[in-house]
Amino acid sequence: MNATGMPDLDELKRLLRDHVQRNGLKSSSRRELVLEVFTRMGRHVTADELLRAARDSDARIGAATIYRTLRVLQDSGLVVERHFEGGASQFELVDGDHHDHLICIECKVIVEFDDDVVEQAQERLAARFGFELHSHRHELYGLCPACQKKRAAKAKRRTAD
Amino acid sequence: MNATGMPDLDELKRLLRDHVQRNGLKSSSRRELVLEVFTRMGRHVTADELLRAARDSDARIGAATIYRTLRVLQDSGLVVERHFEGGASQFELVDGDHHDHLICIECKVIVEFDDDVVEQAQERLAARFGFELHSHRHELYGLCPACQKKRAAKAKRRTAD
DNA sequence: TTGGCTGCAAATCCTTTGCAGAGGT
DNA sequence: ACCTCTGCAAAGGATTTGCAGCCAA
Repeated sequence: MNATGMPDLDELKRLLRDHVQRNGLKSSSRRELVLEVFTRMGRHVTADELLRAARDSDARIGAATIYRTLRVLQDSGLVVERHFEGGASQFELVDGDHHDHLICIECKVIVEFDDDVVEQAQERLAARFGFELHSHRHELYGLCPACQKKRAAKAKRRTAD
Repeated sequence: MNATGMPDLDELKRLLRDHVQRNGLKSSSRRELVLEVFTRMGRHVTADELLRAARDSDARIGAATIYRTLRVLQDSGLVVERHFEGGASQFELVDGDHHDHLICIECKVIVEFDDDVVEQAQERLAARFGFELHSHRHELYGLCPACQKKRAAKAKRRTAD
């Protein structure tokens, strides 16, 4: 992750090439394009958003390529897929440390966070049930500060009537 | 929730009738059938599982009715929908206290758990970002004890060759 | 040259909707 | 009677797959 807060593109391309080579796959400019577009967009994107953005650079790229590329990127560990409530999957670049999500149910803004207490509790819980933990999802849904204010203002207006 | 560990059917039917009446809807035997089937099956079921089971009692019931009924049940607060990773939504009867999930990535068995430490951490995190918390998802994915053994046995067999 | 990659279109899977008739109040 | 509920079939959205040609190694 560089100073821009986004993972470094060249680094990502290198990791992708490594994975591709190690698994008897082949390099391709489309796959690197998807990676480029990914770094330009916000951290959470849907397959369709990637497709539209990728078409700005390569009008002939198809949805199938996006999905197939996303699978390769997931296999290589560069990307994770997330199903938030409702709608399509979101894909997210991985940058070493993972994070959980706090999502506004009104404006859909996503805040990432990380918490050691929860982390440890997860290990403890898995151990209690004899599970070998592989991954987890932890998402909190609520109203962000801005949307709370908006609601409060709206309620006030109603009262004033 | 009664001694069987399943919510009480009569109680559920009563709650459903209340909701239906309060909202100008109408009672129907199909909706109560879905509720019955729900209590007979494990806690987590897909729409398709409900459909097949319901057809044992009423061969003519259709998928649309299941989905429409599930929406009514959700509106009434009796059921919640969950999108675990991959595949179809699962629906779950609500019985007052909520719980989180530990899911085996191999055999898909689901263990429910409840943890105060995590619960408190969630409140704390939401507060830190000024969010007003409404709900959350917390799912741990891993290998259950049985599937760990199966994998170990398989690995051993390979080694023996 | 080989075998992976791609676009395109068709196919799937899950879920929702339109419509005409059945059923509850 | 009125308005909701239902089955059926068709529509929908997201994702996957089959296939024939393209491209990298």
